Amino acid sequence: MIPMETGTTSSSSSDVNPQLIDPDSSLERPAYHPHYGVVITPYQLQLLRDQIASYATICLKLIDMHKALVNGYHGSTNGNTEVNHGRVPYNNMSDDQMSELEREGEHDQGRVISRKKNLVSGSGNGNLTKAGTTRHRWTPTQTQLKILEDLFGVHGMNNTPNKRRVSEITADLAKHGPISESNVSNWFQNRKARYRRLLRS
Amino acid sequence: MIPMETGTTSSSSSDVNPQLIDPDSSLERPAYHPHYGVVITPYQLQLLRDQIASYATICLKLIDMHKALVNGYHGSTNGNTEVNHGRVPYNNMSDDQMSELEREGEHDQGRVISRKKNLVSGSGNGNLTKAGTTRHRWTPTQTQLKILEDLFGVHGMNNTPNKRRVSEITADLAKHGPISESNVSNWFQNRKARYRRLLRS
DNA sequence: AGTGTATGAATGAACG
DNA sequence: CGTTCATTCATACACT
Repeated sequence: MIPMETGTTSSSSSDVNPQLIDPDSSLERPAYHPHYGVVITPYQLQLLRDQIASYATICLKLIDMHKALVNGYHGSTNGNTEVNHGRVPYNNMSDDQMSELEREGEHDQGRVISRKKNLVSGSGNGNLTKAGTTRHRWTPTQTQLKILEDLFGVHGMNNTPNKRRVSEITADLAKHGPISESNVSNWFQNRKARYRRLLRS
Repeated sequence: MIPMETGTTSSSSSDVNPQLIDPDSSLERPAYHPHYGVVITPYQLQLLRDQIASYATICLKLIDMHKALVNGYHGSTNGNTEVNHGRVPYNNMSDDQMSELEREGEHDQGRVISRKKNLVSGSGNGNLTKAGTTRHRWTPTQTQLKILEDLFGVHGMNNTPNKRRVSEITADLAKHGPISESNVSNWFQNRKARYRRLLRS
């Protein structure tokens, strides 16, 4: 699944791996190199980063959901009469979510007839111009997006890349599709702004 | 999984401290050891794990909040005639979380809310929106729509409600059905955009 | 029940 | 940086 685009990075990450959701176990016993400290494989590092990115995503979703809920039912007049629910405790929510997160859609949208419908399933193509249509707007490929999200996760929003860093990132991303520095800085800008907006009430 | 002792500090749930997710830029460029792969210091590894743990904690807190909210609210039993079809403005969130969090009666009368699909496409591609997400999109009730249209007519399109105004409007509309502030701002945004488009063409 | 349409939402980019 | 715009994506519904 995970239509990795020409694995520049860890190749093995291309399959949905239950391990992904539990990096701890795979890192339980990191090797120690006398000179360098902890040694982990790129794959393991990737797992850690993936998990962080996943959590970031979950958090955003949860926050959004929360706001919706709060706003949706705040002023609601008549009270009481709640609607049952004795629901399962969330003890293992994370497991489920993580595995879900890792699953990556192999959903192939059916019905495609009426529109151009560029879909994601096909490896991270999704970019400029689909058969002549002029696209004015940059769209990150899947790989690019993933990398960006990872960077955002690592940098966090308190560490917006500076100009030099943006150049580096752009150079990296350029390997995976057309992109410019302004695209990158815009992306970080937007990501940050929208992330903050969520946090803010 | 969530390798954290759960429960612990409940604290004021509503503040998700951005600091918690603070990143570690020192992991930007891990060193590569010819023999062992990525080499990071124990400190760096700890940072990664800390970040994951922080996220896990945040997620748990958020979920607790939800449980509290969901269990406390009363469905849209608003006696008000509203058609109130839709339910829940949980516009984006993973379906699993959804189904878990609110398995309350599906009493939709007018329409069917399609349930299920995928969810947050996570680390697989880091994409927040495309791929497998299922959105249950908000649909204004007739009353809400009327109110909105009236407001648009009054405000005109050169008078987009500001944030405070949006809050007020949302509060009003919430009396007539589930709604969130983002629904309102989106509505005005779209209304305006589409009106403009008409003028252009 | 397949398809077209209206419209809620996501997002890259631009603005102040 | 926070907001706003323009465009696109995705889907609830209607229509046949």
